[in-house]
Amino acid sequence: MPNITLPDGTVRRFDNPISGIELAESIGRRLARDAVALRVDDELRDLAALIETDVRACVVTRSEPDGLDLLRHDAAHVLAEAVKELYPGTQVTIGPTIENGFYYDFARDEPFTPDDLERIEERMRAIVARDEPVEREVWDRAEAVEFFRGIGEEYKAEIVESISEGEAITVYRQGAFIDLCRGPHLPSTGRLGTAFKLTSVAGAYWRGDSSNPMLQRIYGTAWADPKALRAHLRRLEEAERRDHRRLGRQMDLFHFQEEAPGAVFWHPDGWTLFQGLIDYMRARQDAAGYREVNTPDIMDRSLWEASGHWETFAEHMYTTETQDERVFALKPMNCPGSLQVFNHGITSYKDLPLRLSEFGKVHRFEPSGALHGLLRVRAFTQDDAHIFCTPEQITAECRGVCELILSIYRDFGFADVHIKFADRPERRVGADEIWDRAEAALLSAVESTGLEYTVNPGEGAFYGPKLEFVLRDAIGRDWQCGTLQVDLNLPERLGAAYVGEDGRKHVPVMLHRALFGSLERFAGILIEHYAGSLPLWLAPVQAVVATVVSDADEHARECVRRLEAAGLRARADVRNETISYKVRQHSVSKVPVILVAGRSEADEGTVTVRRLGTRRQETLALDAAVAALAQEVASKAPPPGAGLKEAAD
RNA sequence: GCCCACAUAGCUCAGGCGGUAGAGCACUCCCUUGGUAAGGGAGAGGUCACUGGUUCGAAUCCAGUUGUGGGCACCA
Repeated sequence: MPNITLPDGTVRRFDNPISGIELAESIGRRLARDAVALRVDDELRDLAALIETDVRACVVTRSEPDGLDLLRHDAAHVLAEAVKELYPGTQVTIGPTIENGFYYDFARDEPFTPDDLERIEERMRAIVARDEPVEREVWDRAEAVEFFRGIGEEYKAEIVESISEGEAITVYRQGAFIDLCRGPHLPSTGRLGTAFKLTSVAGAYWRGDSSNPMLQRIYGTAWADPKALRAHLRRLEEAERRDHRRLGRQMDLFHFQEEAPGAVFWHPDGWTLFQGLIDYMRARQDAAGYREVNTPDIMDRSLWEASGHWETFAEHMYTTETQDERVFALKPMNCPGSLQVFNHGITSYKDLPLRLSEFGKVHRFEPSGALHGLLRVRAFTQDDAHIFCTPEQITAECRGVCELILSIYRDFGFADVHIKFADRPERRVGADEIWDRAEAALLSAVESTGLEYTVNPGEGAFYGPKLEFVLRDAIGRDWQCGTLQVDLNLPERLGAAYVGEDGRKHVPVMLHRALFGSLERFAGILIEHYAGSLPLWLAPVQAVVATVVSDADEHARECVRRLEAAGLRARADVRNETISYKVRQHSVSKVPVILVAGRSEADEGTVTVRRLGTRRQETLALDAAVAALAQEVASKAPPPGAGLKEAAD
């Protein structure tokens, strides 16, 4: 005779055990229609499951996060059922939910084609229309293994075997399809609805390990209703419009070509942006007590052997052999170089902490499949720095880095930053006691900042634990940029020492840190974050002064001179083209300010201002306009309208 | 590196069941002096990614290579 306590505190009493569906119906028709599961004492259960005891219960609907996740999980099952019907020899493996959707991995010799995808999606819709009941069963594990082996599902049998003893083996049956699954699931396939779509096929390794066979993965997206699906597809289109590779072309910032895979050809405007980032970072680092150095791009192999890089990353290093038969490596990191600067001459403890920064261009032979525009390249520039300090100084220095990095991200419009703490990886150098100390020091540093962080086990660098700074862009994507690493290994390996208060030599602690991380990558992220409409202070061309007809050319040139005198990057456009055409062209290339200088402006010493993404015009005295823009640059203000709305193309 | 797809003018893309290619934009010239997202006309521009193979003939078919895209794996 269950008494069920609902979320609003009311208690309903039933004479007999009751299912989730019946409970939902007893509350309301609409709720029953949108119900996908039941939350019983904080645990999700099938709607079909019976409640027999007194519990707290809450009907989970399709539009709330847990319900949507369940919907996606069911979509994966319907996908698998469709594939089994259409391609009977295929083995099913796993089909989890992911952000915005789901996937299912299949083992099959023939890969799926885009045409197959259409057929499969059609069959999925048929399965939903059939509204097959989905039923949960608890099986004996040996029987389950035998069953899955018997029907040729080797992978499923392997999964069952890997489930820990004592855990129940549950399977769900829908139509002729039986899948191992923890659940919960919808009561029937019809409840999935129609708001799903298969999006792509891809290869993926069994259990995520590249030494295992490759499976065929089918990705899909699923939503509570068609409106949400459409909104998601629109967001994808928006992301495509923001793609930095496309905007890079439109804005004439950079290009890639076959002869230099993974290496950027920066065009003048792109290089202006790049240099702007460096100028900014240099100023911030100078103010924070860093000294800038520069070290060789090519150094002898022996140095990389000593540092441990050769052993760990040899196949990812560019090497070169010279006529004298010496083998050199193009630097994949700046730290060994920085250590040579530290080592040159004896350092006293009074000189610590010593913060050496370097805008170092590094080369890494990344796997071809990893390359991705500016975001993953083989040649890139780090805003690197190495802080040499005593063990006692670690915490204060780490705090300083955390504060600096967050302040810098704010200037670029990234307020949403989260921190990951990554500890010792399997493949590493140095004794465990040293790792214990390094991890403890870094952890206490991040704790002392009071910032939130999550732990990323086993993801540290081979020489030390690290913090990763992940920032979220305007459309919700996460990017790992900054990093801070505590290294108690490399200084010793490379013979670094300072003279302590006791007159003896000590090995310094080395902190590695990069704030942008890669300048190339950060530039790409910025372009996407702002959809190309960069804040005025960063825009490569800040203002174009356009004439209407040729009678005001001189005034336009005067405007440019005045803008330049105020430190702005400005150009005159006195071409024999219509003003409409000029406005369009400069808008497409995302120039933030278009100033029109015509006859009337020339007569009155004014200029008409038009901001990117708006149609509003404002005529101001030239002095006032220049002063306002200079002020905006100095304040590092975000673009009007936050620059996050896509300007019409 | 692995799976799948793709590669035609500077860009976006048509076309081509085997007979050496088109459009729009951009570019050059001419006309046009026009007030806020494309004024008009003409012209020039391509070994159809590369290398082999099949064929009388390959941009088209086949194989390989390179690059790119979407994933997976990797990311000091």
